Amino acid sequence: MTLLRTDSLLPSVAIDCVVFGFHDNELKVLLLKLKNVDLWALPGGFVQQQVDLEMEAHNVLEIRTGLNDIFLKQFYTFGSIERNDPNHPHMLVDKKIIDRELFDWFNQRFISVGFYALVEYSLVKEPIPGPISEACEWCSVNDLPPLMLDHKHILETAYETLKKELNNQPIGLNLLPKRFTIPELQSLYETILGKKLDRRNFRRKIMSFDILVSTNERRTGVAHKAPLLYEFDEEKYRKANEAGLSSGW
Amino acid sequence: MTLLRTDSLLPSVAIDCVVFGFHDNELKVLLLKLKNVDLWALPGGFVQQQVDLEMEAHNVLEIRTGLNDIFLKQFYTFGSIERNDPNHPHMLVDKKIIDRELFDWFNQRFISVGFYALVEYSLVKEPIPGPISEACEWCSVNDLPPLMLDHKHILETAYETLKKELNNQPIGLNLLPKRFTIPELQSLYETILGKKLDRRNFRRKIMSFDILVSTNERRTGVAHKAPLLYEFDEEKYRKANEAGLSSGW
DNA sequence: TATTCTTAGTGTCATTTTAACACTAAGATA
DNA sequence: TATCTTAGTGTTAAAATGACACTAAGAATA
Repeated sequence: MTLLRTDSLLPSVAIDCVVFGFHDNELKVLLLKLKNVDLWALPGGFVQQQVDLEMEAHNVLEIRTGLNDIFLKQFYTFGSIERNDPNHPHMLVDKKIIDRELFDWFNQRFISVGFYALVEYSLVKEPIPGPISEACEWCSVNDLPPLMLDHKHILETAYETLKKELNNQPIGLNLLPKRFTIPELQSLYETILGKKLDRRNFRRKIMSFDILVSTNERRTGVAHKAPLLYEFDEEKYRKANEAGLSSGW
Repeated sequence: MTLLRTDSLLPSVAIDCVVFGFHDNELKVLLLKLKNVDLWALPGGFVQQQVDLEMEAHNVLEIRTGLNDIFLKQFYTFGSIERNDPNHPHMLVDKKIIDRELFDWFNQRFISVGFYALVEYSLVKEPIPGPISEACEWCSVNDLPPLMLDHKHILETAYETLKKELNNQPIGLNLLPKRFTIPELQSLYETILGKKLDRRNFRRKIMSFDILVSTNERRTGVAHKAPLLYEFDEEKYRKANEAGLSSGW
């Protein structure tokens, strides 16, 4: 059972992380399955009195994914009254998800600062369940299990933010492996935007930003012409994002 | 002196509001001058246990400007450790800005949820100073007085957000009076973006969005050709903002 | 009353960007 | 060797953009 030193925590403040990954042409999110109930949750946590908000979000991710140096961005703070279901902490105790001693801590009103993270799917070997959860899995954003409290709302807000920031954040860089093909990059864009793009126009546009560097190797083992592998020129990508890439995809 | 019922407040959580107005071709912000020191602050406050975060931000604004139904948007939550200067609460007591009894409340670590607001300058008759401040004034964002704690950083972050959201938020609608001329709207855009725009191209572009309705009246009393007054078609403006107006100004 | 000053308002044209679309290339498999 | 599938390239018409010059109409002033 968790050892939560609640006296060193900042009251009223929680963190929730929406961790995105890209796999099999699907956008996935990392979710925790609570013990003893059919209910899932976003990875999250609380804030130590002495620790930066951003730093705590990084800590959550490191614990769940084993990765540090993850791309992470705050997107919204959820502070409505209704998000605090008075039955929720009782349920947590009844189902033995948390210790009874923690009831008072969980019975507070919390506002939650939402972060979204972008991780390279393949680098997360095995997501790590925590003390309150029995599983930690990648779920498709289009096929979500039942989520606790307002976590569905938080997740959807994160997804909307992701769509909006596609031209201003290094989303390709952080979701794809170091080397990737242009069709793979296009597929990522199509998945996030939820629509098909013209292959030829996509290639022309993405190339015009001058952010890709061709390796001279190809993705082999595919049953058709082997596509070239590219990498991002990280410095140019960063600059292009500041200015904003395309306006309309 | 303030009657702050601190026992009904949510600990650790504060609100700061960056209230923008447009006047004399300048972008202005509403600032409070603290008593007895040459230090200014953003209007802000705390969160009642029973009240939504957003609602509290609206309350702050109503108290300072006398206006309700103000456009308000959350933009970032400031949660770094360094923002809590341990000397600050002492200063507040020493300078008799707050009662000594409030020391403990102000001596907490706070995270602060930042909101920006857009108000029509002329509707704010006389900004209303609060219990801790002796004045409440519009200041040009380009000529700011010394600000307490990290309020300068908060203000700059709000301003950056405003620039970014110019094509996705009803910024003209909320900063200008109901009726305005196209050159006035252009001036607002130029001020926010910090650069000059071509008159003819601006007019063509803004008209192409089909969000302006011509009244058949003109702004008279100007020492040149009297420009036509327009209003926003609020419904069309809202829809156009969802899709995003221009990409590049 | 005529002239001047200043900004409003309209139009054009060359260039760039976008969208729609058709063909050839190359690797794997049958 | 033929076939299947996706990679990769080029063209063209339409739309959007940027640069620019002229006329219109109020107020001030000579």
